[in-house]
Amino acid sequence: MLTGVTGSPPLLRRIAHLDMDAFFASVELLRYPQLKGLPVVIGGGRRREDDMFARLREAYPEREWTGDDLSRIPVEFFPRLETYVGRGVATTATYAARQFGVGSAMGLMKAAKLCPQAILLPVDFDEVRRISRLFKSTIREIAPVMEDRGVDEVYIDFTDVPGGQREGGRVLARLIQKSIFQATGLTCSLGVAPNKLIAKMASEFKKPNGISVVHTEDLEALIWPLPCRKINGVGPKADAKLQGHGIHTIGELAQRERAWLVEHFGKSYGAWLHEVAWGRDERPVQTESEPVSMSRETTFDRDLLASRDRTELGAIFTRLCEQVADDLQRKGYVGKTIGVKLRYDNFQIVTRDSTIDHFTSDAASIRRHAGLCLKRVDLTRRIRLLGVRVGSLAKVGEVPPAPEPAPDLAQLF
DNA sequence: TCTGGGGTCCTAGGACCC
DNA sequence: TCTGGGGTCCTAGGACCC
Repeated sequence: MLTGVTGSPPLLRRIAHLDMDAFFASVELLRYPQLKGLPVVIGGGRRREDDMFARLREAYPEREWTGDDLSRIPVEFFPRLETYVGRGVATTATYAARQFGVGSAMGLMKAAKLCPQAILLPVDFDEVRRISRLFKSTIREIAPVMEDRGVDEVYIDFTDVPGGQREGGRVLARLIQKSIFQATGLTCSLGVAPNKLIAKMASEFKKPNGISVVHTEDLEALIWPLPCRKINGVGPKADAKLQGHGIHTIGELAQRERAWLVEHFGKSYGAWLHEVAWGRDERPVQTESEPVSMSRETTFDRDLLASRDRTELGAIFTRLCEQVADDLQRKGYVGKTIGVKLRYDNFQIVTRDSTIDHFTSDAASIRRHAGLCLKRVDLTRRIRLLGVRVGSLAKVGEVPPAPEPAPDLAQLF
């Protein structure tokens, strides 16, 4: 590092992970402040977006229900979970709803059993995206090296930002937190650490509206006591396997020999487990990335049978193809691997795909090739979900040249 | 009355080429 | 008469994340 010239101390790598607090619920509460403190469940893709307004128009026919009135809708006119029928899951739930045992990713049917009086709101994706863009642009104005990790999360590289080293990054974290609150009215939590791995864990330490700063020397005290499941990349399967070996905490993981981990978890994953247990992670904060695939899928209201529900299935299939094609075209991509995904009633997933000799974003072409894929799966079973995917993407205008045509064997003989 | 939708990355076997 | 490996692409499934 070029520190000799000025004599200043070397810059420490300072990476922040920022997580918006209860993002989906908070976005709803911005629009409906009268719901504060009430049990609210957000989610359920199947609820028609205008259900609520249909009810309101019925109740107050003399009034026009437009955007301005949203914050004054009487609480009794919000739809309740008990009236809901469908196969959705909860995206999130407010604290008042959590007290009844309702949590994110829970089926709404189960949630309705636990807390039937809870208010159900569909996710307002347009509003979520708007606030998401707003908080990210606020961050970029302060610290430009930002990695998008979805709608409510980012990594930020503080290392070279003026003031990014003060108090280990706490000063800059506070500034970002305050700026986001001013711009959106929402709170967030940050973790600042030497790398993404630890920053991600640290952002969970003080929620909501918290800041945690972790240094390399804090590994043993702050990271090792945590359960392995807290590692971003250790999911339910790996965790169960680790537990089976008597490894529950990251500290216990760190005590295992690398060779032992490699033997039991594979060359790549085992070595990675060893690295992360010792807090090592050199991944850079990535400011851009290209999509690899685009897909659309839908779970039916009831399981469908190809023999019995041919027309319905065909219409849904066509619509999925059109949606993927539209997504590709809107974003300026073409792809050459086209595939389908099915989930049977027993939750088994099967996929089939095929790579064609040219790039496309045409709905009819996607439908044709996806249709051929569909012929390669068992269509006598009950189907719960159908999806269409296009992969091997290229940007329109940057399509790689077609490969040399294969020699025609028939002409050689 | 179980279990959404949109992604990424990895593995592993087979085809095919050199 | 028989045997290599390395490399890439393709496909299917699975773990994991938000």
